Amino acid sequence: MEFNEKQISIINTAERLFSINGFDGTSVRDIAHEAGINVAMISYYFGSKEKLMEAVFEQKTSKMRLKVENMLQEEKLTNHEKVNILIEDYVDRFLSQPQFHKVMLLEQLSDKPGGIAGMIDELKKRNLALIKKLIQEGQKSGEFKKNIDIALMMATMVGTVSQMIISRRFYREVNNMEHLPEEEFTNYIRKKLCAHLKNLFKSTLTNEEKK
Amino acid sequence: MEFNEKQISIINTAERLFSINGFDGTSVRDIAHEAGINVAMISYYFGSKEKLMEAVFEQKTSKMRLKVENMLQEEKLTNHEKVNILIEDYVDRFLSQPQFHKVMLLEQLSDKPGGIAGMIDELKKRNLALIKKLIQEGQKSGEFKKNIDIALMMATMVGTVSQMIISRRFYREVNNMEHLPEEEFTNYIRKKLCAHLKNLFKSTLTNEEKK
DNA sequence: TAAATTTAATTAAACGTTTGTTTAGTTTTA
DNA sequence: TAAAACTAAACAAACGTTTAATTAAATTTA
Repeated sequence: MEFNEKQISIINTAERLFSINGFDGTSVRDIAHEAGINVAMISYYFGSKEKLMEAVFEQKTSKMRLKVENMLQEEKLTNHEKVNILIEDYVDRFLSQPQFHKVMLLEQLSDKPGGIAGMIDELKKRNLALIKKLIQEGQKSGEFKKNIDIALMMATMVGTVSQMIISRRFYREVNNMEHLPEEEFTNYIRKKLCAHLKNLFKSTLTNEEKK
Repeated sequence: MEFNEKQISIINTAERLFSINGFDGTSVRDIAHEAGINVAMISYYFGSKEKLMEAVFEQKTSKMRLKVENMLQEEKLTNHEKVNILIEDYVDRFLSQPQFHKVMLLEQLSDKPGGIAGMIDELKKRNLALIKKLIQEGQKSGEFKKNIDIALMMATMVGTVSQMIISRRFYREVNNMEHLPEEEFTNYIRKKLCAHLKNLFKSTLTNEEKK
């Protein structure tokens, strides 16, 4: 789907407001006002508020697909390195687009199966399949141990990052980092999160040294 | 705060609908209808929809406070055992009240600081303080290693469980467990989650064997 | 190229619903 | 018989969407 300049402006505004106030908590009048357009333009361009939401999802996910798939086929990297790159990619992506992440969480929470929730499930399935293949190759080569619940590990990765975005302010406060500029703090938790997740994955995927 | 039978019935209905449709997505008429009462009773008993939400939170959190605090003071247990019990408690609590967990997530996502979000932050702070003390004692006794980011570990625990509740259906599907009764499946992920989190905490908290 | 015509973009206003809350009156309980 | 519990109806405000009219852009015709 291709969107013109004005449509993209609407999509971006909608994304921001949805992430702050939720889908039901955001009115089309709010969106129109902040985007500087007439309310009717939303129906005109997207058909409905619901369809606008789908356009937001479409716009934000379509870009990030190919990148990962190419990386996984890179032959120079060990499977372990690929896992680490995946972690870095994931953390990066969602720290730079926390608003969209929130919208996705909100949509998953209100699990009326139709619409966005289904699109998210498909996205997850594709990602799960890619990672599954990666892990299995690592198991063949002896890098990773057997009996790994990949979906459970994904839940840990996704969940930890989500929780960090949700409780960002809380984390900032308990670490006495209110003085840091927003950007520096983002960088700080990016590093923290990456290191933390890499450690978790390492100890879960590889055989522990015999004690 | 004490609630009579009818009020509790309203609170429980509200909790369920809020967790499915969100705060804004649930109308007081929906709640009244499903609870079998007149719309006006909600204002009559709680004052407003917002206050009803606070009552839901109050009702659900007030019970679960003392239990943990008593356990932590038990002297027969090692700090490591206490950590494991905390994990089991947490997983148990939220698998048996997934609806309320969803309501809390929804409230945290719409981070208008007033109201529920503030109450949740306080709850988190109290929990963090308790765990911090526990970890520090484990560090003194040599059970745990130094330089542990406790808030980050909490994010992993809370996040993993959240993610599991959010994507319960997805997890069920990719593991081909659609045939299992709901209750058995809950039991299955309870065990899985506990074992998983215990492993994660063990390898994060304790010194790894020298490789 | 200039005028005419068609298509697309944009607007203010109105539509019918639904929202949370209040009122004024009735029934039940103490 | 006074207080509490409960009801149906009404309230103004906000909701998503549609309509009908107007302006801007693109295309066709002369």
